[in-house]
Amino acid sequence: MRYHRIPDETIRRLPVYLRGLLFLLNQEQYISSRNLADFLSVRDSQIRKDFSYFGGFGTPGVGYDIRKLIRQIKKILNLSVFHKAALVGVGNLGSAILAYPGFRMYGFEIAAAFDNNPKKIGGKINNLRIECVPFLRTLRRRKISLAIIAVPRDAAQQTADALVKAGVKGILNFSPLRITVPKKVKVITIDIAMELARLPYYI
Amino acid sequence: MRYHRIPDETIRRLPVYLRGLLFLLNQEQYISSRNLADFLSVRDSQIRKDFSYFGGFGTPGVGYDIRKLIRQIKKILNLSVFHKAALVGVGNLGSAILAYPGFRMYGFEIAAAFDNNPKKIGGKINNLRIECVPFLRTLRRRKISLAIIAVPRDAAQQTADALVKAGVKGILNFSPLRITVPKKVKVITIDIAMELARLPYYI
DNA sequence: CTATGTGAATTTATTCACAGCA
DNA sequence: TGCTGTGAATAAATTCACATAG
Repeated sequence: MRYHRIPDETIRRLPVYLRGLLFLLNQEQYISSRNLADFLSVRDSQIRKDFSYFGGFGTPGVGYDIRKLIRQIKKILNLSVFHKAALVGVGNLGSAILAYPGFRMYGFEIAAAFDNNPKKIGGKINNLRIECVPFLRTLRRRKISLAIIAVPRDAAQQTADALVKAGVKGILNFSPLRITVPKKVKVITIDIAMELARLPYYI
Repeated sequence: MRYHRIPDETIRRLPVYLRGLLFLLNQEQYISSRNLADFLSVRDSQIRKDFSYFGGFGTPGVGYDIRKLIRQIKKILNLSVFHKAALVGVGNLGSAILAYPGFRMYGFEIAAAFDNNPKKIGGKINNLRIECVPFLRTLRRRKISLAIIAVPRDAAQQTADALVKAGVKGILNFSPLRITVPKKVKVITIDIAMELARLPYYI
């Protein structure tokens, strides 16, 4: 394999492949790009091309060793070490996130939860003690470098600022607002209403 | 303007523009592609190109009339009529969605909520009576053609089947699972853990 | 003089098609 | 034979650059 810049689109697809492979695990040992493609409703050539950027995952004539492939993708995505994430905002959405079993699958652990509602602080959800927002500053010491923002819109930017100050390197933002951070910090925003807004166009 | 197939990417961006414009509304009457681009951190040429597919939104030397532009984008996205949506699954995530104020902004109304937990059925959240799942069949009669799936993973596919049967044309799916529907039905899936899974790569 | 709208140029991503390995 | 890995071909999206309108 020669050098190639890895397309962003490829990175976006790797978690999709990973999810599918985790699902197919324990069914077969090997899978061909064709079969995986059919399962995920994508093109087989796309899958081979994506993997080719990282080189030599498969065996010609046989296919890809599923377990090995999962390990490789996790390594590329930097998911082979467990990641600790902090949740800020334990409202309905935050509670849903805490209860969501899907994170473990990708190697995440929600290791801290914050809220500024005095009634909630000190309480426990899912064995996690809810801390007050000023304690965000302890994140660096606790080696928590990812965070999920699930606070009301008006508090989103100041929350982001506090997170950046606490050394957080990646943020999953659920507020319907562009948040501004230094560019060394990666933000992924999910604006639920905005996604819904695309639907009527297609129907 | 001559005929062009409209890129999917353009459609994906229109709600982003709309969100920004709604934010800027009441500040100025006009905005140039340059200023809007700076505000949204995109390229001005991108904005002009996107709008050009629909033709003649702006005034050379002046810019775009914000109110008019909002109206045009809503019309393209088919958001100028109010849309009713049904929510299936009133757990933490479902409750968060019900409480979320962002939907109104784009012209959505969550007009029905369903759950299969007998303790919840009949109860009210946000002035909305929670109905039992078999009542999904009433959606067609009630002219509800969009739905949000916020049920546990194992119930997602059967929920989707029931929705399709009830005449739903668009689905926003929060379960971490590929759901299969006839291709006249548009599905947008948001898998929260999968989005988070992209973050460690960048940090 | 400013800012749009749009062909043309460029960049990026996808798909094809096949040589070569197991 | 079956399937990978990858250059080459194609398609799609973005950006440039400028003629033109207000």
